[in-house]
Amino acid sequence: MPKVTAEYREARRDEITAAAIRTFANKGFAGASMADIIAESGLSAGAIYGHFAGKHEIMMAVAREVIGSRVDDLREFAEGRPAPSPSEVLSHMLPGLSNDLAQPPLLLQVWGQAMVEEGMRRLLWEVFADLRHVYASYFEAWAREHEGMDETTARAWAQRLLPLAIGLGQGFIVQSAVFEDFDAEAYLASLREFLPH
Amino acid sequence: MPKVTAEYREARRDEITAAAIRTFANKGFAGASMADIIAESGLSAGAIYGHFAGKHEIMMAVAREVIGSRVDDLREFAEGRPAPSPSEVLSHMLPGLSNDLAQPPLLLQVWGQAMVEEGMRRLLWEVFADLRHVYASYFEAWAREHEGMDETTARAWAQRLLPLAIGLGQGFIVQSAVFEDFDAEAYLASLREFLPH
DNA sequence: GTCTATAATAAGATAGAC
DNA sequence: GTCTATCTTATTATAGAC
Repeated sequence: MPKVTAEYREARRDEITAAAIRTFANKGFAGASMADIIAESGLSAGAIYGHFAGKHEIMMAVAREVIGSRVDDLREFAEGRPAPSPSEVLSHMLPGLSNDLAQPPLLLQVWGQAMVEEGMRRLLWEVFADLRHVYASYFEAWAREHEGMDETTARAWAQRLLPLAIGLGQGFIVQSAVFEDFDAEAYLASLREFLPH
Repeated sequence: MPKVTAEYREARRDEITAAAIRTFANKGFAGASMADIIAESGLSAGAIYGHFAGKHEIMMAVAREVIGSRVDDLREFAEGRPAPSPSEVLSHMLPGLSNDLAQPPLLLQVWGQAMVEEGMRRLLWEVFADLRHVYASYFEAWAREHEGMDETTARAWAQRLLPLAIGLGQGFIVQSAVFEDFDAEAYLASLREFLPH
């Protein structure tokens, strides 16, 4: 029997995760110490370790929040509406990155960490697999509705466009994280000019 | 007066840097300890610290090697030849990433580190600024020679294409680092289909 | 310049009281 | 569940001999 409600535990976990996100954003996954996270959360070591087994588990929870949040949003996009064009899909997906939990600087850190940690790499695979499915189904629907392709042709066309569309999103993330003067609007305008629309 | 030749010192530095690259590729910037780098180099702590002030200086040397190597190569590309198309430029640039020092997994780590460390971010800015110049001059030349644009139009067109081209390269890097089954050939084929060529 | 041995510190995690 | 105090280990960097 749990001593406190499940809601309470979950709220505490979210609270700690949120503090960890702020800490990692400032100091990086490696540069942030447990003491930093503890201080940022306003709690104590004991409280933190009561909810997470250790730093690694906190990092995974943070990564899950950070990379997953936009995909869920995109899935709901254009429900019922006519199929959006590839450039419309990206124009919906990408600007949300700045507002959301999925801040580009944190995404870059997750990617870097995934190069070294198996568990984080697996997490990335899952999320990117979801993203590819969502993109592909939008592209396929648009190719059929607006370009009059038959199902087989549309599917193949979407599969050819898919890596580029994913890549353009990844490029947007890198550039908005790295370049101080990155012009998101100009990037999206170029997308509309050079991608099928 | 130096006790040994400058060539000797430089060779030792390169040797240490190469060992550090292998170590960081396996364990990550943060996960690799000085002891790891020392072991990988076959030298001793004293020898390493005789050539680098500390781990941070080694990281910067590694980052310089890793992110700079492809830009120099690209600059020499197509000297004298007729202007390559945007998709030809990328088709030359990107496959070299796998062979070169600029391994995608290390690039992702450098990007992540740059989110946290000012010096590495500055280094990235310099290299990306170079890359943008090289890309832009190729695109502009091609637009004039093959599309018959006048200078002003070609320059503006190249500037609009530039962020996407950079982004497609960054996407290639992310995907080849993250996806075990990434198909580089298919990515390049899609580039040729969807980009000006 | 390079080696071995070690000093100094920082960090993750736990123990026991409340 | 949460707090304070602390244990233990790992890590960077240096000292001094050769």
